[in-house]
Amino acid sequence: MAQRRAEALSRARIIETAVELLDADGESGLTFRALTERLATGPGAIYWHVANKGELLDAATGAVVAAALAVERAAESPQDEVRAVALGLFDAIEDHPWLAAQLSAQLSRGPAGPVAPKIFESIGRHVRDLGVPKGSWFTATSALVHYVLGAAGQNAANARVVKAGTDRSEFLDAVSTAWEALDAEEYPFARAVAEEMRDHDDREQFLAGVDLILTGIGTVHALD
Amino acid sequence: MAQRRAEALSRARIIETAVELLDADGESGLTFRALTERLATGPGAIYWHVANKGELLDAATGAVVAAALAVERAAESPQDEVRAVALGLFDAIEDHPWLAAQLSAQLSRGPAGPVAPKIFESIGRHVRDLGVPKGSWFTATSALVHYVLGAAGQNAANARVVKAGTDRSEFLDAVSTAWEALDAEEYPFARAVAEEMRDHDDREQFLAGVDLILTGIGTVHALD
DNA sequence: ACCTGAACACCGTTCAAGT
DNA sequence: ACCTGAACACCGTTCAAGT
Repeated sequence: MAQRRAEALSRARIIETAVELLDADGESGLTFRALTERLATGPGAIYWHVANKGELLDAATGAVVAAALAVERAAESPQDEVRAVALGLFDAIEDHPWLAAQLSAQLSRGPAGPVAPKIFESIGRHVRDLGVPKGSWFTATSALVHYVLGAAGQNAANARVVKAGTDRSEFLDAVSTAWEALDAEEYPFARAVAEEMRDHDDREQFLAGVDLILTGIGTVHALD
Repeated sequence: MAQRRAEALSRARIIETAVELLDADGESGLTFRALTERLATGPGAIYWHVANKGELLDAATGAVVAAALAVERAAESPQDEVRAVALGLFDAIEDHPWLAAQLSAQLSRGPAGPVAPKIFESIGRHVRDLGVPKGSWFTATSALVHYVLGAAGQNAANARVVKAGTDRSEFLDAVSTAWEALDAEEYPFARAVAEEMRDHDDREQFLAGVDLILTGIGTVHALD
């Protein structure tokens, strides 16, 4: 399967290939062996452009996030802008299911990397436009960012399962049935929401959560 | 460093040792080599009790989460109960920084495992007591769960850095300075919140986010 | 039923050597 | 400056053999 080298090796081309491997086979699909084969080169050549695997993963994550955030969307209000950015990340995680774990790993390694400020910026500037007082910008934006990444990540599981061949409704049905089978004493709530899970719309549900937080922000700060 | 075997090998003892290794050296600290050395046994013995490394990680995660959720706390209202559960998970992630990535990995693999219903149950039953209409239980609970896990995970980064010897305020100072050094055109918001980040209290900030979502839930459903 | 431990396939990374 | 590719240390997992 080794291909002739089409272009000269470069950091950008390595990252691009890494994203392809991740999309195709998930995190375990990105190995230096697979990379050298696709790029028709040796490991040493890759190490010339990239410090190590961690840096490569960070770069792949950064590239995909940057592309997702760069998309312009029509929006009529700060609330709409937040929804648009949120959906952009939601879609990116749906297209690249490995992104969810990678993002939370990178964020939980600290806000030092380049991805954290990028995401905070693209959501936070609209929180600011909402009229939230400055002292609450960080809290309000964090709540939105954490929800968006968490919820989108959960959704990525569905995307992965569907990709693997199982039908979506079949999958939700299986999970729903599993929750209904839980102990009645210990899990009354999980059993009660199992039904709700069976035929919910992912996107709708996701946006409902965003709106819930936007409402909270609006109420606490009594906007307009 | 190999120790004499103190008790008979058992699944519980393997999981317990796995947690110790994870606490000491993070996810990369959990290897079958380290495990066999501590338990004074061979890999085959461990595979008799545990199917593979993934199952072991899931079990370690489940054990720590179960312990965290089992702690009883004084609470005077459903809101207070939610805050108590949230803080319990916050503390658990602070004590076991590897838990954050593990939890989001497990949740994003789908709500099939045992951890997802456990967390949903412990938060959701109080959402129900809040008076939220049944059709919104899942959305409201999801928003809380995703925020709690995401925010606590971000906080775990601090804990890890402090553990490594760096002073907390020194660390926040460094990140804050890094954000202030970002491009003024591209990152006006990140630069503006950098200051806020410098001397925020993690716990306070975390609970403010929980309250924001609780307010959103209360407003949307016009409770009491 | 439970454990031993050598062996296997695979991984990230290094480095002396080439151009 | 950029690339080659053999070699190294380490990993998860298997399995024939023991008790």
